[in-house]
Amino acid sequence: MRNKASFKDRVLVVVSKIPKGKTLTYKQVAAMAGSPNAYRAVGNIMSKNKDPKVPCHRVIKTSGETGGYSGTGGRAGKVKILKKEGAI
DNA sequence: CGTATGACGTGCA
DNA sequence: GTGCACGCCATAC
Repeated sequence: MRNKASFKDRVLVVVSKIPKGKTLTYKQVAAMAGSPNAYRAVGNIMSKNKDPKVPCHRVIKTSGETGGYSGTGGRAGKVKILKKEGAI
């Protein structure tokens, strides 16, 4: 189905498909979205992400760091969640 | 349409 | 091991 889903929507879908206890890197998500070099846009979209159904906290940097997070506790809260999920 | 912004990545000193 | 600078793409205004 050729939805008009833009890169933004596509990324949101990919991230929402991440299973619990699993983490993907911005580059991985961008690659799954169709643009392996758009990891920049991925982070940008996440920050603007208005879909609470998208576990953006499961998206981390390629370095293995948590990166950023616009949620409760910021990066600290993100790590806390990942630990709870078992991703760490 | 053009500009500015951003939760990144990589290389080099 | 740390810090700085550049480059990349897409979105929003």
